[in-house]
Amino acid sequence: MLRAAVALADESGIDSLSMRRLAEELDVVPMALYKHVANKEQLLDGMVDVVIGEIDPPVRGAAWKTAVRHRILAARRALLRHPWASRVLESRTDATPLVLAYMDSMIGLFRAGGFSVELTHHVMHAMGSRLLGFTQELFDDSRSLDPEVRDMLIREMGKQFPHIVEIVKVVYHEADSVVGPGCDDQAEFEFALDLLLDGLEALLQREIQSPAPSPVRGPIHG
Amino acid sequence: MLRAAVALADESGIDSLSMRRLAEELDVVPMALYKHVANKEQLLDGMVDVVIGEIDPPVRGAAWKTAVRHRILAARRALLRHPWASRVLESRTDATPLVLAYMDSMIGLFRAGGFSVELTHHVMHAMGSRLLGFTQELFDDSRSLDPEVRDMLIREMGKQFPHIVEIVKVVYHEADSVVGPGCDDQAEFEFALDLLLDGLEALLQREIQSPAPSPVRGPIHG
DNA sequence: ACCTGAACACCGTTCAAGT
DNA sequence: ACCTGAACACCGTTCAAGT
Repeated sequence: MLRAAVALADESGIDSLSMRRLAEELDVVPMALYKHVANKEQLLDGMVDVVIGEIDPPVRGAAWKTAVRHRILAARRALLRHPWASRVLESRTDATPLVLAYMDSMIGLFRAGGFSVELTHHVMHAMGSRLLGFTQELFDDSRSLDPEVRDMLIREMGKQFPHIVEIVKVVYHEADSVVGPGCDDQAEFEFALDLLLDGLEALLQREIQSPAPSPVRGPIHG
Repeated sequence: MLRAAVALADESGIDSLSMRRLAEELDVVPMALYKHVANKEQLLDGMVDVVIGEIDPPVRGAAWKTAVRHRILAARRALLRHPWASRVLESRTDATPLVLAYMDSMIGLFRAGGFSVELTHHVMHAMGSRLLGFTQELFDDSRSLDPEVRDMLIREMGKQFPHIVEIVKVVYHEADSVVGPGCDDQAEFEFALDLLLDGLEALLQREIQSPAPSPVRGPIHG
């Protein structure tokens, strides 16, 4: 039944996943689903667990930075297989045991790398959903625009939003001649991930050199 | 009407905001709302614009880092006044002109600071929703737990999730004796923000010293 | 005791009937 | 032409009636 729900969401989108529609898919009366699941929230929790269960285990014997990086990219691969997963994950109010176990293992990687408990706590907040391989993008510029539409947009918006247009121009011009789509999401994700990991590495060095400073202040303004 | 919608969401939560309920609040028949708005999505767009409109303008004459930091914290203040705003923002598929204007002005701050168009593009992706003052937290540890419940959790989960428990122990122990709640969200946000801004500063230095390198690679793995 | 159809309390939105 | 009540096509979930 969880598999059917995941398959339905994969194929028809998460908006199509209603209890009634899922029941129909399983050739079952709607109320029959409530034998397996208390309510829809619990169904979504179960679906999240399916995705989390697909994340490759951490590589062993690697330095913390490599281990963290690989695990996060593994999580991202799992999430990308199920386009609805990040949205559903965001909507969860309580973590399932499986999600907690994933978090626990990620924390373990940092602790093993020498991060203090306090610093690791801040790190978990700073990484946020990136620990699971996704980020909140505010505007989706990854879809490749029809060149005609794009040129029209550039002409229309040039006066109002010159800086946006400047970026669109350059990024899409590159895209035309090099890769297909307008913007490489994976590269952008890794760019931000490495930026953060490098920052964390610097923090770790500082912590090792002068242990237990003010635990709540940031890297510079502390 | 937008003000009524914002007020209703502020007071009763975004889940209580239905077209029918809003109409009731305005002593109007439900269908009357469709004179002002084509559908509910457009209503939500309008509500987002109300919040964006509350963001203080950028400080003038400051260095890029200070200017960006202040503007983001201003956005955060606006968002915190409307607890539903971040969730609604996430759900928008197309940015409104006001959101585009905000983004354009943020891009402008980086460009004025000396960032190239390409680097600024990556920066916008790396910052993501943080540009508007919010982040996806995966588990909410900010609410202060009842000490009894907390101790029970620690005892129950200790075997399964030792690393999580270790953090909870330390963070909540500090919280008992120093501040009220278990975890200072604002401090965590600023920690991550400063971590990123410091990272961007380093990238900017590298770019200035050796201009126009591979535009898509990250700080270390390029 | 278990299963399930109908019903309840909602949605957003269409549409035709009324003015 | 404008307004609006009823209706449509859905929800998740309750509950009582059937076996």
